[in-house]
Amino acid sequence: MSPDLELAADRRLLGRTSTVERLADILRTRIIEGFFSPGERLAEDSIGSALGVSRNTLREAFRLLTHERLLVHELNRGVFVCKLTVDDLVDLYRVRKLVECGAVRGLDGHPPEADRVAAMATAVAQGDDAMRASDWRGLGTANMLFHQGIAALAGSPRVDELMRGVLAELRLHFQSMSDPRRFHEPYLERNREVLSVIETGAGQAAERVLRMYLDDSEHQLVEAYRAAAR
Amino acid sequence: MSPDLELAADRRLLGRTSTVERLADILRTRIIEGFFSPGERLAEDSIGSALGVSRNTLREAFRLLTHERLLVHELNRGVFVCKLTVDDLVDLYRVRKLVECGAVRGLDGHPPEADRVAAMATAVAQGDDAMRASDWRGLGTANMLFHQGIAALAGSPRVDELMRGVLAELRLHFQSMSDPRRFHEPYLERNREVLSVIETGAGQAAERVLRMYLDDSEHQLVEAYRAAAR
DNA sequence: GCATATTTGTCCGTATGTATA
DNA sequence: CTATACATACGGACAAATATG
Repeated sequence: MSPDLELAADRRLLGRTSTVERLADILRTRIIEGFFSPGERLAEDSIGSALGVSRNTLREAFRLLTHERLLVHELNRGVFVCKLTVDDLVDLYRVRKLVECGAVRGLDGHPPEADRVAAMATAVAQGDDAMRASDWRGLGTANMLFHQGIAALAGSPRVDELMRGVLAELRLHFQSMSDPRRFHEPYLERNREVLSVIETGAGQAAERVLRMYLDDSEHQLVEAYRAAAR
Repeated sequence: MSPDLELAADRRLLGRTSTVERLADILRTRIIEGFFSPGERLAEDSIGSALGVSRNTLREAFRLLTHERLLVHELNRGVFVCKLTVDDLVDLYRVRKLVECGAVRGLDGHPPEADRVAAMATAVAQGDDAMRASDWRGLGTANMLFHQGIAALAGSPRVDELMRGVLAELRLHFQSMSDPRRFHEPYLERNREVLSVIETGAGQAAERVLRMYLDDSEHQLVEAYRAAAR
């Protein structure tokens, strides 16, 4: 199936709420799932006609995704799928440590709400299911969901949104990983460990465990990146 | 001077890089400085013709500002200047505490870089100048700059951007404050205090001072909001 | 509740400027 | 250097939704 035909298949999805939003949703999924490769240019004309939307509409969607850092916009050259550097990777983990560690640290004094912990438990279970089904993409999704749950402990809509963006960027990067299983699998057990500490409500302890977790994950990812670069 | 004429005065500024970006800059300033009031609707037609840009261009700028949370977009109704609720206010301070406290806390082990501390000192001095000149808007700007500097201690471009957005939202809220002097003035001395602790590189101590600072600031702002609401 | 006017959402055609083969 | 392709920006058009009387 040619790229254009596959894009055209998404066309039927266009017809409900706001065209720009739906368009952005479609493109976001396509980018995160690696249908478009990092660095690839998204031409207004071809994509617009393939999806059956005008350039004006498409450009508005591009602006949205650019602001989400999934696309980069170069003046008079167009938009390109974001190409993460090692610096980006390190920075994303800086943000994750700040946000996730800060969120669990805030548990001291404010014990976690039951439904938030339940959401994290669900994410762990979903990871187990994906593991059994050898669904590596699903395993990655469950992992993201788990960490989205950690950020949600802060109880802040703005932090939630920030975290969504950070994880989306990271996913963009995962997509270039050669062996998703080796990367995601070990974190299933560690998620369980983090969750159990969080359930006790001990913020400082949870922060220590989580920070080590994130350091390891970052290190592994940077190594994989370097290995893939050569 | 009528609003339209004053808007038209900005027209001469249009002529350098990308129209959409410059347009967004102009509108952002106008919003933050209170030229447009919270809740006010920004009509495509009137603003577009006043600034001499087409509707398509203006709509792209609107998208940008909507994503920055300065405008809210209601389908088929248009865009409105964001109206902050108390919940928003509290949430913004949640984010500030997470980011700013996390940033200074990270100083333990990683002493602050000299140029970052220098930037904060500059902001303090700028606040002194504004104070002497009775320039309350300038005082607010200096204060924002100081806290932008605190966030910058994290050394993360993404955190910097996040902080820019948070402070822009907050400014949008300040604009409805009746007595800016009473609000900003006491923080001049406290900024100095925070800076001196940061200079010692003691992260934990700096975090304690800063957290108290932010709690006070939040409390004062929430009170002012409630007082203005009746 | 209805009819009208206004405004947004979307698309198209086109002119101009910019980058690249 | 020229030619081509493309992004930028404009203005007009029309349907659909909303606001107004």
